[in-house]
Amino acid sequence: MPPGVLEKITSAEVAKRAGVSQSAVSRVFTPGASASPEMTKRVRRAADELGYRPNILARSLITGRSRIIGLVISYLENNFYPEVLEKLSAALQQRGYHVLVFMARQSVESIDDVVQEILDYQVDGIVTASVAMSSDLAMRCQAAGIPVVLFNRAQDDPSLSVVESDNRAGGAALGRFLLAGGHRRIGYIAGWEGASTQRDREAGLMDALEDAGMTLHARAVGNFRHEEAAEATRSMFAAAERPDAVFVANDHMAFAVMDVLRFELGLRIPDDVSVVGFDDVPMAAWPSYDLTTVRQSAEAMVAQTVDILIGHIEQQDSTPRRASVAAPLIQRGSARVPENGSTSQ
Amino acid sequence: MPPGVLEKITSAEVAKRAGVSQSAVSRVFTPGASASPEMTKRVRRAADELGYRPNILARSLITGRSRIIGLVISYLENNFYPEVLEKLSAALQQRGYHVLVFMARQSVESIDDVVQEILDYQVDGIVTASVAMSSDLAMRCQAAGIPVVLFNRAQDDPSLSVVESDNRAGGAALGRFLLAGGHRRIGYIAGWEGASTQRDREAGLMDALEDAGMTLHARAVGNFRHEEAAEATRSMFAAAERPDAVFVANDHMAFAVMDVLRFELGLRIPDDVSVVGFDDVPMAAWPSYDLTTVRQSAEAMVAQTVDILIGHIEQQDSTPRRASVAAPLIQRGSARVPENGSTSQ
DNA sequence: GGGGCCATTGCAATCGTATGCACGATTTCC
DNA sequence: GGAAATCGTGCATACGATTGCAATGGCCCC
Repeated sequence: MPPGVLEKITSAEVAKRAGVSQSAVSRVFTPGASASPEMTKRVRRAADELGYRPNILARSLITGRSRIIGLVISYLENNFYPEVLEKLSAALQQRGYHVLVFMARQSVESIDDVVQEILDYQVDGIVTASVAMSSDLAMRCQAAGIPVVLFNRAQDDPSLSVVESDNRAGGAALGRFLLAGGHRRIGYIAGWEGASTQRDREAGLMDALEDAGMTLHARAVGNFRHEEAAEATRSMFAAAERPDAVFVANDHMAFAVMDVLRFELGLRIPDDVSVVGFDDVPMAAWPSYDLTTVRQSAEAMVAQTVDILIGHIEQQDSTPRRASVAAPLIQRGSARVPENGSTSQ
Repeated sequence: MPPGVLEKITSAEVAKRAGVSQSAVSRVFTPGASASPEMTKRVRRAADELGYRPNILARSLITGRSRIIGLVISYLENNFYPEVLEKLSAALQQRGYHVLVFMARQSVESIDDVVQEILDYQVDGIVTASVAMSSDLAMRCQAAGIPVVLFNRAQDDPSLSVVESDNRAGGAALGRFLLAGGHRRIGYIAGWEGASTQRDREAGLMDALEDAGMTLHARAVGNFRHEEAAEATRSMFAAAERPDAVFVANDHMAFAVMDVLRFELGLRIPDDVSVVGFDDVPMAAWPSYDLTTVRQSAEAMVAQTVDILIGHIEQQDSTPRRASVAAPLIQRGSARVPENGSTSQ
């Protein structure tokens, strides 16, 4: 370690001090290049004395790889995404990549702008989480050789890789669980209608209802937002015939729903009304909510995402892949349980 | 927009198509450089036709500015930090910077490794949130001309800029509030002992107790973690004489404390025991917790951080600055209120 | 003992952009 | 109307690294 400053030390200065060529320094710091043990030792010593570290930008310029992954994300208020960010960042760091984060508003054109900015950084790959980009732009990324993985948002474009959980099966499992519990008036609080997660979870519920020859009792939109979900609950329960169960499109909204039911309407959960969510964020296990839900494993989804992305980058294999991780029912106390205690999962 | 691909288009190719020199293209895309309207028009058209966008890495290499800010962060499970990340990222994007995120484990040596990696990316500045780096390394950053701002962690080193909230005053306000509410056996659940926030909040509480001629009734350590806070609560309430109020070092732990008190010990809040937290994360306002706390404004802290950081970068002014934002008491329902309804803030 | 092979190293070109300098054209000012 | 100031543009170089190519030397093998 250098006693003084670490001003801009270049490989040329290290080379001079070690009495070798600048190329030699580069080779010592380039994995896979050939350098004798003697050479390596001298260079390393000189580098340590000066506090030299390779300039990644310069390296990227010539290798064409920046080892930066762009992550477009929004909606951090839902605890699921901080968890994703943390795990994704950690997993990529372990593989020698780093994450450049871009926050986005929900509109498609704003996302497109953001992706353009990302491309300016010559990222090696892009992950979009909880947002939708235009297919046009996505294809341009692919064409530019920059792999894109859509996290938790399916899109029609079949040329894009997607990682999601099995939202439809999870929704159906929750639906069957509620039906088995004897509920007959099931209300649904929807997420943002533009999201595939919203669409698929609702479709799963409808599958279950249809199989049982039943229909949805009520529906309101919460747009995946806490306050809007509360509002949706109020209007849903203002009707003459109240639901006996509420299926909420994600946990984040479910907490708002439960709070309104308990503290504004004075209802008991699950005695008066059952509530189920989706995601199994950590809070769902806290006793204040004790929420029956479906687990969306951030861990598993991130692992898939990293595998697919790195595969695209390092094997240059650009054939799109789709991964769907299992979404098991997590039974807790917010929904009345079936008599026999089990469900027909 | 280009009909075809956007493979690697360089300024030279744009120059050829526009029939001008490469320098001219560069000037058109460099704010503040001189180019005639005529020239600008031709270059812009050629650039649009080819889908050209400047390569930021190449630009950074020559200008020495990457417009990347490194953010070292951990502890995203506390909702305060996702909020900070979101606001910080947005504020910096607006100023033309982007955030490169590095997740860190809590140990100092791991932080130092992470900061080294950050430096390799030639970042223009570094923000560390909820972590502590070695003073040695911090000074090396400064020496290298890379400004560092410590977010929510004061450090002894006076040469570093710091943004925090007034933890001590906030702690004292909470302490006075509890005392005014008639509590006489106040327990304290501490955060991680290495954190200045922990230290200062506790010191504030002690100030208030001392002024009243009282002492702390009990103390346990929760390390800012949910599960450990729950455990700390159990041991604190296993003692013969139970506290009549619990001051918890942050909201995130306070939720765990409240859950244990209510669901494991069957206590009513605030009738049997009062609970206060610190941070005022969104959940604190949810009726399930309705937590009396002190607000740490992510908004205000981020604004300060950005101002200081950009100041250091763009004005080259490296004299350290310290900002402390106000931390007002937010009175809700988790703590018994003083008879007269107000407190001696 | 000589020829061939391999490992090691230096030279020089290259990545894509910014910018100092020189120069020509145009404007300004008295 | 002429000198000076201003503006716009191209040429060439620099930023800090990687890497193809060629030259060197050592070693092995027959």
